Amino acid sequence: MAQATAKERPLRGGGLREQVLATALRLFTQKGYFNTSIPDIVQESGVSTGSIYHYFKDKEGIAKALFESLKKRIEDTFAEIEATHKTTEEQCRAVIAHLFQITEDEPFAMEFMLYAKHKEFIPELAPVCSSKPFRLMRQMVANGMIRGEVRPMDANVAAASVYGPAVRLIQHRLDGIIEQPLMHYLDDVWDCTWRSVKA
Amino acid sequence: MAQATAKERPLRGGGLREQVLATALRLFTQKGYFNTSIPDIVQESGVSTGSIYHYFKDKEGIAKALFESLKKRIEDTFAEIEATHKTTEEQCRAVIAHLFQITEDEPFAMEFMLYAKHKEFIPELAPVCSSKPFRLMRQMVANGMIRGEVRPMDANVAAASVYGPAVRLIQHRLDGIIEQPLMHYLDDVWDCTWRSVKA
DNA sequence: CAGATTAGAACGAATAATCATTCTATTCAA
DNA sequence: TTGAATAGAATGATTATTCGTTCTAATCTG
Repeated sequence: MAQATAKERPLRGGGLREQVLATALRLFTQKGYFNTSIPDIVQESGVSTGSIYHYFKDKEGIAKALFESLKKRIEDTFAEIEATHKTTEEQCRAVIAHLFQITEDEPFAMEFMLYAKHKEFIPELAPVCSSKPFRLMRQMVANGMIRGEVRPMDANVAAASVYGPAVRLIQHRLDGIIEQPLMHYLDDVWDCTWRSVKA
Repeated sequence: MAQATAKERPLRGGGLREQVLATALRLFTQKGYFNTSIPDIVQESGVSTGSIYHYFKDKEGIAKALFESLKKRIEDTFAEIEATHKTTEEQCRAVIAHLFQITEDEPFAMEFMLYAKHKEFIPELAPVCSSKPFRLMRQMVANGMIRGEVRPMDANVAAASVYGPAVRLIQHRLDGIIEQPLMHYLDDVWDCTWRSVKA
């Protein structure tokens, strides 16, 4: 019963927390973390200073919450991709397709995850590249080598060859250098990529 | 006459300016631009506040000077590479070799050029990727396609395929994920890369 | 050549503005 | 009524920048 009401409770803290996160994500990527002041977030989100500090320990706490939530989403999707695709080729291609998708649907999220210099405002954080989703990506390639789908070579070179081109396209797309939606390039870039590493 | 003496004059402004630039480059990349205060630079460089503002308009001016000087060096080298290598394959490979070299010799410089979010502290700057050196890199690949060295394909995909893997390795090296000096991987990564785009 | 003159290099204490955070007061829901 | 949620004004620390001064060395002058 208590559970039921607790669940039902519209959580008067309504959307305020989410509101702040959404606004912060946008401002952090548009202007940068350090160029975004709490007053900025207050103004653009319509949430008061007091409320912000009610939901988050401090400014860094907002960034941490964003990072962790985005990381978790990607982690989960990658795990599912690994489970639902048999071959390394399919897995890696699906990962890239998914990254392309996020880039188009939520460019702020992608930019924040891939290109924000997190260390600068979340000191205790390890570099993104050594976070779980990225480790998973590299692991997929390594497994491909074990199975014989991928030519034998240094693991670093293999991972860079598989994901490097796609990541580069994502960056160019976020920078506005590329006009077309990324999906438009998926087949071509994957063709190139796979030629470079296939056994 | 007056000119002669003017030219001879040893420019009394000793090495202070260079001193500041070197210190700033290190601090900007180690701690980030916004986590580096002028007092920090004063302390670590041994140059006084007044002198810093004598040589640079403001904090942003230091960053601009760094950026322009590093950009120019890379530009010049790339132009020379283009002039001294005939085939696209040789040109692109030489560019990557040079980027690897800089990464090993001056990691701060490379990190500042490739990964600093310049827009955040030099607002009027276009994204690095659209700066001259990067345009030159893409041009080389495009020319390769015209000459028939590179398979016909979208120019964005071709450029990403050629430079993406190398850039990825550089990032991993700067992040400390890769132990070996980059030169160690040059042959392998170029082998992969060229397979992916050669005609 | 000795002494005066000057330009600009170097300095660092003082300033002024910004901004994260805290505090106090008010509202709302149960 | 009580405790959580919301609000926004007040605070205090940080920090980029300015300013007045001192120092140095090159140039001029007589």
